Amino acid sequence: MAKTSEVFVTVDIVIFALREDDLQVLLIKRKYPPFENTWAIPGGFVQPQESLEDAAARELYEETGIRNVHIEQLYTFGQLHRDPRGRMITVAYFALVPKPLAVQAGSDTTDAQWKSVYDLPQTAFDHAEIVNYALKRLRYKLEYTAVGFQLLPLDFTLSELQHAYEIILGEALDKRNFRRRILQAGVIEETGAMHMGDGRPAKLYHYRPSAVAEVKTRRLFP
Amino acid sequence: MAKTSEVFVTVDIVIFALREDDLQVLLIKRKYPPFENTWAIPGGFVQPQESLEDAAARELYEETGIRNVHIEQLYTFGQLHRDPRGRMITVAYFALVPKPLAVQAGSDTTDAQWKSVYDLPQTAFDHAEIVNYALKRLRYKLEYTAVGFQLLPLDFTLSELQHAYEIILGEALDKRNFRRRILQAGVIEETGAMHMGDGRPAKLYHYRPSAVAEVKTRRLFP
DNA sequence: TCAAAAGTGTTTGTGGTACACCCATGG
DNA sequence: CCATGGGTGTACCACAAACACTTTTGA
Repeated sequence: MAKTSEVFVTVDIVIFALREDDLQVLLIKRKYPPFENTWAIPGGFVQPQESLEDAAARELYEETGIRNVHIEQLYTFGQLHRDPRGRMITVAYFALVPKPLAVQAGSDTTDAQWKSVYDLPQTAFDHAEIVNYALKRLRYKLEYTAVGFQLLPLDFTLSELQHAYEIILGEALDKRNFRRRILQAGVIEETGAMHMGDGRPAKLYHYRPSAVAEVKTRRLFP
Repeated sequence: MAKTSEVFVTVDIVIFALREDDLQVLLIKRKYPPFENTWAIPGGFVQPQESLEDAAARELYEETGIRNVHIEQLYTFGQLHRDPRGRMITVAYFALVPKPLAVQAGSDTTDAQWKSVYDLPQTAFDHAEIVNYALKRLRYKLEYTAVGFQLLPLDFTLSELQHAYEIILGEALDKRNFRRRILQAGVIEETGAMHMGDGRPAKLYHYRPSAVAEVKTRRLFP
């Protein structure tokens, strides 16, 4: 049988956050060829001594300083000529981060910015395909499982949560139905505290740690 | 940044078929270490000149002689010590084959047999985990999309299809409800021909090629 | 007292579930 | 005419969808 293969493995990570009433992804501008000066999603080679999940978490931490957020394997892309340097296979992950910190360029990059998923710039490799696939998956998951609050701070109001869903799904949702279904799903609970804002104060909610992450509910939003 | 990594990439493929009123997977018995003489799912190194999908299709063809069946990427497993020979990452696929041909041992194997997913033997590496993950995914897909007929011959009766679903889901289904929902989903249509059997002849159906493979229907069997 | 956002119930429609009998053929 | 599997309809229930007004606070 075949012995081995000059094949390299990277992880790339689509980092989602809600900013400016928009769903955005973190892109970095590449300093070196190939695709010098082109936007790309963060990623890098898998080191022999780290698991794929660890590699993804490390990339996320290196680019954003964020740890302990929702990370999930997306898909593995292995088309032949993805990368002019040789045979590259990338295991793509996506992450949902609640607090989009200010980001700064790393050593391999000349810039790092949050960009709207609805208006992506030109991107390196097949990264536009990867981001779009991640968006599709995020929407799908939002309908079936309750991951939306992973993009919000620990405590949030129902209006904020609904607003997040509307940005991601790209459609308006009915307030009463939204509240009923989210609460029936039983994945969040009141903190007891209130959020003071412009109008009437709002109850704050948080994720119920006891709830299973992948609640296989009925569709939340069919 | 890190340069590269002594990381090897394989594809492994979980091949499902319905045999003997049972859901079975094709396992091969390894001829060489590691895990000499242990059952494993077919797989091998990805060659530099083939895509991941091509590698999976090639492995399937080498082991079963079957082409042009439903193959789908499952998950990429990259734990550190999966393989004693070094750092191995495997991109797992699963395939649904309609006609389980007789299989025979290949050059690297001493045996090849269909084994029940409900009664797996001891397996090499993390292959039991991979098979169980594939089963979970197959069941999940069966509930939401209509892939069941990929395990049947081109033409089939509704009773045969229902029987397939029952074997995979592990529960009895109501005949009238099953028929109504499958037909409403609109993915199969009558061929016009009949199947002659022991009792009343049954209408034959086949897949409607025009139907999208991944029909995102309501759950077929919630 | 006004602006701004939070909060709350009911009606109607659709789809899921449960359930039992007649039909067409071969032997 | 009997055995075998194929084929069909309805009543009930639960959940989804549509829809508008009242409440609480700060300015």
